[in-house]
Amino acid sequence: MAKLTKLEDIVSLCKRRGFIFQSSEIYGGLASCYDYGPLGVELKNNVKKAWWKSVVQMRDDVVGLDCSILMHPMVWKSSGHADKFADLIAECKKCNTRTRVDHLKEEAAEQADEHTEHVDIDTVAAQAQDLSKKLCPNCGVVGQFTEPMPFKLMFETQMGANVDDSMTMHLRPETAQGIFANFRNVLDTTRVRIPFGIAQIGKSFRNEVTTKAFIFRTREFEQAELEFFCEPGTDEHWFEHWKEARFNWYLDLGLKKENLHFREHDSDELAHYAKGCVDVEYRFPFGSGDWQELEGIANRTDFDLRQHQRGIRTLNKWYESKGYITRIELADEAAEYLKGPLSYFDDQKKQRYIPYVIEPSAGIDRSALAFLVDAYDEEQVRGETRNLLRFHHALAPVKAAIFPLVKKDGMPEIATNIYNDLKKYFNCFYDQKGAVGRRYRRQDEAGTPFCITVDGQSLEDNTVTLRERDSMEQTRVSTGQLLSHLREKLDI
RNA sequence: GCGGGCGUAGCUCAGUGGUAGAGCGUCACGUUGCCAACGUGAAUGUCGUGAGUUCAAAUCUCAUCGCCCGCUCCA
Repeated sequence: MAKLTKLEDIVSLCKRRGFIFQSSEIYGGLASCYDYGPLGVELKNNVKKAWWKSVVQMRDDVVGLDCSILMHPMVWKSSGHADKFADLIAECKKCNTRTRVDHLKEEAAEQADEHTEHVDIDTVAAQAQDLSKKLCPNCGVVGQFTEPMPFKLMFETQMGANVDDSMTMHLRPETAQGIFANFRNVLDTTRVRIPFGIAQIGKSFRNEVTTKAFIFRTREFEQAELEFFCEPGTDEHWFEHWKEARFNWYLDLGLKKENLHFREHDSDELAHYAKGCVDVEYRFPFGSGDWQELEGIANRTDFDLRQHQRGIRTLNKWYESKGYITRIELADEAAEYLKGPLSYFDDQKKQRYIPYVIEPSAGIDRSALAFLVDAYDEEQVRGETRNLLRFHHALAPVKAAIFPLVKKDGMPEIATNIYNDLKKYFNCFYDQKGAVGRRYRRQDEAGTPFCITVDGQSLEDNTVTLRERDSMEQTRVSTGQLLSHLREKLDI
């Protein structure tokens, strides 16, 4: 069984094997930022590939998209992020514990809600916060709080080199809004009919108040999101459909069932726009063995598309405000909003409506880490510990390693030829140095499912040894059949 | 941000004021020839960074950066 019981073990493994490094390490590191090394980038790319294949390519009802990270500032006004994607936090002077102001309860009140909406930063921050009767949830002292401090959760940047007329922009805190902003484009150009989805993988940025959990909660992270548009009334059905589909995706890629479960959100925990939400959680082996979220699947209703219809009607006000998006009010919803530009006309029912949206939103970095941790294994072989990563074939960074048994008698030449042939089809690795047993074990640690060894017999009958990672079993395969044999086994 | 722990070779760590170390890993050569073998040899350190104290700092002091646990948050 795996012996990764602490986060440090995982960090160490990731570095030692070249999966994940701290960003800017030679400068002492940059908090909350991480780089993927040679094996890590292959793993991460494979995770993304597997997601894209499952969510887009294998389905007839989902199309892909790749939006810019920077978007029109009004996108974030409409989505609610500009006003509400911020937390107001007060610190207890007694015990220095920080608590979200909206989580504070008065004396003798019951325990604070675990999850409430983000605050409207401009309005609430402006109001005098009376915390004199509030209870510190940590030490129980009443009314000993600092002034509430606002935390802006969106990264700001400037667009335009000329400082005088540059515009404040935001790095997207989620990829979803780019999909909503392109809903009309996709509808008009791809002949999709509801129900259908638009999928996207890309970087998002959130100025989290605290990070600190390796690549688990970083300020820059990669999401794989699907917005699945459906007719109101069918949303429950599709919610269940995607719950199942997404859960099975993790299982199919090898995550152990006992480490994966759903966590339903309570109704008071839901975001203001969501009708339902469930998390897919993975039980990481570190800490208290806590379940941590890999993906959230939400029923976002018609909230986002309706909001953007309001946003479109607010554009003039935005121009007049010279771009200060928090100073303007979003225009009221049109009475005829069901027929607005982001509505959908159902040809069969001869009916116009704003679609409901089911959103499975997965964290790529988190998933990659879960796959890595779940694949890690140690076993005893002849008194020695064998470390290996039992990656699903689709996720393995390297699919096959090719060795000459020894560095002579023409074996390197034959092995090189095989390597040059196979690498056209999948990621391969060639190694001729040192004892072959050591080379096998090295590949075990990288999670390479197959090793191919050219030996003395190869010179006589054109067969090679095919050694399998998980069982260490060896079979002889003729070089002519090697490619088709591997492609079948690897399902490539 | 606050509290606690920590930062020395790629990794794990020893080294508490006096010449920078070990194991593993890496590389080379020899031997071996299908599972981390053996022998010999080699490379690799701004001791996280900066300042201070001192004849002398990895070691003491201060600041700073980063990591882990907690508060918090969430994909």
